[in-house]
Amino acid sequence: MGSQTESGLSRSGEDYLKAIYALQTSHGGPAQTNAIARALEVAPPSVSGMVKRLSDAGLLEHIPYHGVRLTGAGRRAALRMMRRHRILEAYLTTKLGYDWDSVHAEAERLEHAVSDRLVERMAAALDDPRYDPHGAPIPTTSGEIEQPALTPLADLPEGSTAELRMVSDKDSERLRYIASLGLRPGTGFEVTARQPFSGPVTIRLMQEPRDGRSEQVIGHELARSLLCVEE
Amino acid sequence: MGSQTESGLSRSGEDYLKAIYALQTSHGGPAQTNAIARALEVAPPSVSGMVKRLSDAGLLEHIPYHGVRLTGAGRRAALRMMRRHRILEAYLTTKLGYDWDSVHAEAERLEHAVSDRLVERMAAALDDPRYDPHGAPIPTTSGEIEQPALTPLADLPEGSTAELRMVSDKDSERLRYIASLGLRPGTGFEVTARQPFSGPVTIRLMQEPRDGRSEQVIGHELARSLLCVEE
DNA sequence: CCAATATTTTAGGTTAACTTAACTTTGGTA
DNA sequence: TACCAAAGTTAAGTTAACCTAAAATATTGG
Repeated sequence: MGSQTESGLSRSGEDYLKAIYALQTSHGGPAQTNAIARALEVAPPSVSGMVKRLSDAGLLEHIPYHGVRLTGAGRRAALRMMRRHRILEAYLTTKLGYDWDSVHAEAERLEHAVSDRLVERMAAALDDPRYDPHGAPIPTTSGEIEQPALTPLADLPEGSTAELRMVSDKDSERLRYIASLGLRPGTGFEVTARQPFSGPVTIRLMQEPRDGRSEQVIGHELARSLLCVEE
Repeated sequence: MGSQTESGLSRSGEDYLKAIYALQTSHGGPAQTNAIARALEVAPPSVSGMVKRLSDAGLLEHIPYHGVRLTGAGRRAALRMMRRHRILEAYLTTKLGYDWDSVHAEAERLEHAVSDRLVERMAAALDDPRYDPHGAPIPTTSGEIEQPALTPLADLPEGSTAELRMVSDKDSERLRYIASLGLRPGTGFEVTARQPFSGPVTIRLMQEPRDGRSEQVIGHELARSLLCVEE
């Protein structure tokens, strides 16, 4: 067989499982074919084909025309991929000088190639990290994952004090921009203003950044990907 | 295109180039279809197919029924793969506790997935190593490779003193066995006896190993893969 | 509640990489 | 020198993963 991946799945199959997990988690229900296609940038019929293969392998439950749901085995496989990806990101940034904006692409390719053994050695070298460089929780080897209750910056009330915990965006340029504002997981701030009608949010950083601009105006879309805890 | 590898080649294509390089280097002439098939454990017609694709890409020169020779671009691509593989092996053993007997398989998969950038960061983290854990020279980024003039232990005269420099075997069990004899790149020894008719060689290690057995008898086949410099 | 629209699947086609079976070429020797 | 075995190629078929176009099903608004 031409699997080549340790999991017995194809690289592509592993990507589908991750995408389906993410879709299922964000919207509660089953993942729709079109949504999967959009997430993976393939045509909808390609999804039908892969869904067929993954269902046959017992990783998905497929109700035709109504979407797809991970089985226990499917969810475990998806979480295993997320663990690999996030351990890799953590390792590459901590030990090999990668920035948080460039590490995603590298991990995306490596996650299909590393052995479980290597992943665990990297994890051990980092003392079993719990979060990746973007603040995303790393699933354990047994498939548990923390579900932190986070609020998007866009939803925080004016006057509140909060800490940025996680950035749910993979785009390099946006990540570089966020970092340039002095924001990264762990940064504390106060919401000093909120414009209505999906307008921008203004925050003041608790610790003045090097360049001195402690007040920042952040567009609505970006503010939706900055996940925080109120304090 | 479905290349997925940084080089623009398929994983499989990269493997063919490495194999062809190795065959061309060991026997002087062009690499034969059957030999490539044997090295990669595929059927001969698969080789014909890939040779067609790689020739079309300008990496090989193919004279039908007479074998295959790497072009300049092909040789460069092959050396690039060897650099990746060997840097990976060096990194995994030095930084992540891999043994020389288990590192080959891991590197074999990763070499197709890592970016050039990551390879160079690993190289830098190791201070640009010149040899991999088996003593094989690591090609430079510009595609130069040292050609050390080494003699197989099997060919050393009785009474000579030599140093093991490189082990040209990838098999885990054999590597573990070699290590258990107290042999690794850098080990000095004296050839105390040689049996005729492809018989075993007896050596005495310069530095007595922990378990005290400084005399070792080594079969002919194994002795052919232990590459040494006489002193 | 039915028609328009959106979603999904089926049908049919492509490419890469593999396979086995059958044919062709090469080169050494009787 | 003609022949035969080994080496190599072509032919035809498989599987995975993609595609476009067309058909089927679901949803929703008038």
